[in-house]
Amino acid sequence: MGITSHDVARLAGVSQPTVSRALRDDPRVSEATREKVRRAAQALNYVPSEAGRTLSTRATRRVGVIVTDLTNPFYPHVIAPLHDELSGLGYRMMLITERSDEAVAEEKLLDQSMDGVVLATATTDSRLPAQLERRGMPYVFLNRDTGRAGDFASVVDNEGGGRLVARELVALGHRHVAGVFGAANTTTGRERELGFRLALAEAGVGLVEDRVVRGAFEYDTGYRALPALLAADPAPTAVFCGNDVVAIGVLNAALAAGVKVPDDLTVVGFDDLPMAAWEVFRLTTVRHDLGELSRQAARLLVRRIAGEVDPGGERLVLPTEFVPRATHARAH
Amino acid sequence: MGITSHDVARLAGVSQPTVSRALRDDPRVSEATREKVRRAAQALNYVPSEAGRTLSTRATRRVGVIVTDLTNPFYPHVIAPLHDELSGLGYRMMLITERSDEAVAEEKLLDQSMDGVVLATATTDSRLPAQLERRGMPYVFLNRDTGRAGDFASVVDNEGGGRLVARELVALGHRHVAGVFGAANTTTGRERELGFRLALAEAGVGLVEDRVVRGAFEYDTGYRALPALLAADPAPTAVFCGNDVVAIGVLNAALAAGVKVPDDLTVVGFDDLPMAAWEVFRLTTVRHDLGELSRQAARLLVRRIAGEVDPGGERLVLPTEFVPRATHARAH
DNA sequence: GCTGGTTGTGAATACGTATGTATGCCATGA
DNA sequence: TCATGGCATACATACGTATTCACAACCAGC
Repeated sequence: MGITSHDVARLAGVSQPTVSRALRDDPRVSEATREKVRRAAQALNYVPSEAGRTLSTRATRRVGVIVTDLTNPFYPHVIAPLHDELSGLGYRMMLITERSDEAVAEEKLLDQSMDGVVLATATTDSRLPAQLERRGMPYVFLNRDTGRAGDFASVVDNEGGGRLVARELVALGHRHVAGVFGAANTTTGRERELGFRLALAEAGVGLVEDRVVRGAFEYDTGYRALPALLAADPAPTAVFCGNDVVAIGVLNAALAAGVKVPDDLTVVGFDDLPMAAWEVFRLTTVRHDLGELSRQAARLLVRRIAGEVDPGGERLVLPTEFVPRATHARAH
Repeated sequence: MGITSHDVARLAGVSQPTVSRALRDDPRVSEATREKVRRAAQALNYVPSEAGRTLSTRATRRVGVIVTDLTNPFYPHVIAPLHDELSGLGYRMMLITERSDEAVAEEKLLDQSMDGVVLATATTDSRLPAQLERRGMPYVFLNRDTGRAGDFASVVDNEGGGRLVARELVALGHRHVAGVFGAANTTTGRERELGFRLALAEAGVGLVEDRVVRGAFEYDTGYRALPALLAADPAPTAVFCGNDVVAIGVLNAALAAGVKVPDDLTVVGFDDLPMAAWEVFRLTTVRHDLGELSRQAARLLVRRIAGEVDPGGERLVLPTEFVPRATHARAH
């Protein structure tokens, strides 16, 4: 069934090691032999077994990517550029969705079946990074990190983004603002909230707890949060959402509840997913380069695998930009 | 760095094969020895190297999944259940996005680095299945297939779904209908169009070429198609879209163009993605069980890998159901 | 005390590639 | 003519696991 380098060697009249070297363009093999080997390999339709190669080189050229819920529209926009960048760097992608099942994930990660891991779902209380560290498995954080020093991470200036939004809302005259923030055990959730709060406070605007909701970065979080926020007294005139997916949940809930956006309520998201620009949403949001965020993470991981990296950690931070569209307006 | 079964053997005072057997619950090893080995493995934090295992067993417990554009909202809803089902069956998922680059894909697929492949992007003119066949690599089609006999495929009753839509539109009095169908080299595109046309014809309703657009199953296809369709004379009162993503493109274009849905135009999709139910769309569409479609493909592939399968091919077809929401109305 | 069957374990080996080291060959220069 | 050195290739082996086969130890039965 399987053609091996031995078969090629026999046909080409050389030894197996020569086949190995010839096909990988080792300069020590002469041009004539190389050509002979190439032809034999071609004739037999030989493809080197990556299992053999892996065992011999102790490198799999494979990288694991851990996400939670793939059907969340955010992740595909991370996974796609990540896949392509890794592919360009000669690595393949194993997709792993980490449910509560951390034990299983660990088992899968620690069997040397990949050279490194991209963690796109880190929570500040996750034990996984420590496990990886102990086993010497290279990993980087993507989008979220643990917030601790020494991390290798590709992230966004979340705090800055939160500030941008607060300043815009204040400039528009909003004094009663609300937030549907991400989970408190994620850095993305915390930092966006922090930046938002700090800049509000600088302008003398408060953010009271009954106008704050926290939850997973999901559609439903936004959809279900709206009624609670509207029940606050006085009701908020603007709401900053933890990300675009949450904001889209809020927009849909607003439509269902007959709340006019932006006349009755200003809604602002974060991420600027392509979907945010759709005509039905025209969502005002905070942009960052999600593709670059991912590619950067891929390159950082590959550098870490190769060991060409600052042992004290590297944290690559992408800037944010306010994107005004049609879901914000002056306070009424 | 890496702990091997030899290390465990040494600590437990047994031979390496005994470790291998004990940890995999081979009945030939005594309970006492098994326990001793387990303890040693635990103490050393031993995890079997999957590279060694792969080389020895010639099975990788890995499956490749080929998609085109991950950022298309359709794919995550396939990949997520596929991942989970495969995971439950003891397989891991390698994600591969196949650009025009077929050669690269082949190379990656044929190096024995996975036990089987799920093809979610088959076109009727793809050479890949033949390549896989020649190398004896098990594969199944998911959602799309080649339309040839002997395939292993998990698909939807596309023709039936197309018929459902045609009958509903006819019943609503639509006589000038349009279609934004999928690409002609996909079975999903062809079969939905076919069913739609056949049932229209049975009702004596024609579908003229200037009210037909074909293109990739993407947002932009729908978004860009609308102006062309509206230019037809007489303009259509209803449009059937190749899938929900296309329909959502049409809905957004309608909003931009000031076309009222469903008063001016009925729009119908296909797939019933969660997004279709969003308040901003309330898309009338054709439902099938996308999760089951994927899980079924996973099980079929695993059976094919195990060889427990009808050599003449197996084609699992899921039924469709019309889902009336808010984007259809009587013809004016 | 021998045979024959079980049961549990170890020795040897296969899997396919890559690599460190040795070997053979040839040209060069004295 | 022979030593030297560079070049191309072969030999041996490592990588970590699973498996085949052989072999002990043990027991039952005669």
